[in-house]
Amino acid sequence: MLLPKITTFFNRSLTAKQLKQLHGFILVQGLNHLEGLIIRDLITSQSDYSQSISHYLRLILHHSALPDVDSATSAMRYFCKHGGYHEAFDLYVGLQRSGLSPSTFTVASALKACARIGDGNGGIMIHGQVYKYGFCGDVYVETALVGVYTKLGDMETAHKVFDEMSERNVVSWNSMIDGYLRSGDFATAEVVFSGVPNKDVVSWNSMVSGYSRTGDMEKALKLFDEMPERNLISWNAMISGYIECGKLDLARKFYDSMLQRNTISCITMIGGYSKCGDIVSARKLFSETDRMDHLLYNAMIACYAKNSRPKEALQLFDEMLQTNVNIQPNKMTLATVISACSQLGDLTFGSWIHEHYMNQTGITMDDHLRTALIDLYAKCGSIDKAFKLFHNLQNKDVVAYTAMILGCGINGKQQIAIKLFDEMTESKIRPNLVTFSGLLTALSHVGMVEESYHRFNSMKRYGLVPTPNHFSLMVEILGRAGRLEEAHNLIKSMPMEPDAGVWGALLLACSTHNDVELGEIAAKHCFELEADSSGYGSLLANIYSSVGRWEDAKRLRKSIHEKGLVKVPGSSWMDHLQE
DNA sequence: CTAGGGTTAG
Repeated sequence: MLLPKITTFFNRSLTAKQLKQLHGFILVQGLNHLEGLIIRDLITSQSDYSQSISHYLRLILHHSALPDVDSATSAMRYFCKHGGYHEAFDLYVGLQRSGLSPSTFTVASALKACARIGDGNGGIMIHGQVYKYGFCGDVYVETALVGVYTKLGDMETAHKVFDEMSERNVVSWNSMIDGYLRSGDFATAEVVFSGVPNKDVVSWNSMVSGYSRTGDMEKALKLFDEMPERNLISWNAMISGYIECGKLDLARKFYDSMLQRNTISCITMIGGYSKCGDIVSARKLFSETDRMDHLLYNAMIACYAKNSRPKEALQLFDEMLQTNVNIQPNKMTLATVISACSQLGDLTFGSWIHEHYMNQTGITMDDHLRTALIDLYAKCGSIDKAFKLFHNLQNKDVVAYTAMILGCGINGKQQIAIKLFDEMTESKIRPNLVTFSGLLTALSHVGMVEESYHRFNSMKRYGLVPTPNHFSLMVEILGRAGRLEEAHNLIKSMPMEPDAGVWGALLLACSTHNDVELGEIAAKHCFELEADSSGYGSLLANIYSSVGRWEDAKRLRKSIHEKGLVKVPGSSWMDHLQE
């Protein structure tokens, strides 16, 4: 007779905490079949999305028998809404296993989850079940199916499903437009767009952002002006389009002329400033914002981290946790903060986040975070920890491999670095410019000149054009082996202007091999390219000393000293040398 | 219930 009493508690908008207590009680009483009601209430409760609810939902779903179909469907929709597409899909699979028949809502949610994950197999499987359950005539289900295929880029099948629909709504049309735009078929997208019976603001927005993504701002602007109705998304699409093609001032003009903005308008703008290194404007915008949230903090912290200002990044992270601010970080925050730690070589703080903070806050690990940690541990010498994390990756992508290759390189495991590189290319993951920087850095620590040449030359095969950084690594490798003339020739063969890094590498090599003639040439270029750095002068002075040219060394050191006191504009150190 | 915007790791 306990049962009716308990059920009266439900549907009364209990708080998450109260529901939690109720759940405990139910379990103690052995009334597990009521768990579904708890889930439903958790979902429909007025409380905002919070990590505790989501965490709690996961617990219920993983530890107990599945509830009824409607509750499971509600949970799936809840997960979809908050990005838990994998959970939603798992739930669907669980539903299937326990022999429960899904409703059209269930199937539509599951399809949405597949579309967002990009799970083609899952989508096709459910497509089959749509026929089995006789859901073919349902607009929502069929629209969701179109969504699966457009997101996969399979416009042929999408078109087929769309064609066979007995009834279409504006969402079905919009999905098709979006699909064509994403596959780069603007002509067909235009045709479909003009054929939509009742265009809504989404149809227009899809077109605008389709063009703005590719940087065709003329077309985007034309559509934007023609739109009968605009919303925040239309404006934000214009802002990000202008940022994409480097027109920060125009982006800002749009931003300023918005009557109301949201967080995304602001973080788009901050991201734009971040990309072009304008930390000051980014910070100004950030500080002027009145409604703070974790996205804004993430954007600003990322701006600092990306622009080599790890200290400021950590400071802002600290500010975010202060009780008067009290904004909860998420995975992205932590990934960025860990990257700042590894720039600073701060293993203590970084591993504290890994070992304690994540447990405290219930933030779970993902591959982005793992990769950031791999980089941190590897750069701080804990290569074993890095390896452990590397093996735990769900899927190893080019970024993870690059971090590991570089990590092996700086920890004296060059052979493993090469092995990892080959393993990566064999599994059809394409290396990029950063990967080669990592590999060449690894090789520069040992005298493997031929191996380095081989790898350097192989860049072409991947369609990669070496940057000055790659050349300077090669110069360093040749220089270490004492092949200075060869290094000099490589520099002369560069298709672009060598930078100070390249000449600096040669100068350093000359100083270890006491080569005056080439050293002077290298130093001359360094002075021209980076007149305010005194390090080059010291290197050349060392070369002079090593061959007994004490007078030259003395004169050079003196002028370095003077330069530290009085800055002479336009004066090259070579002028002093050639006196 | 379906569609549309931004941010994270080398």
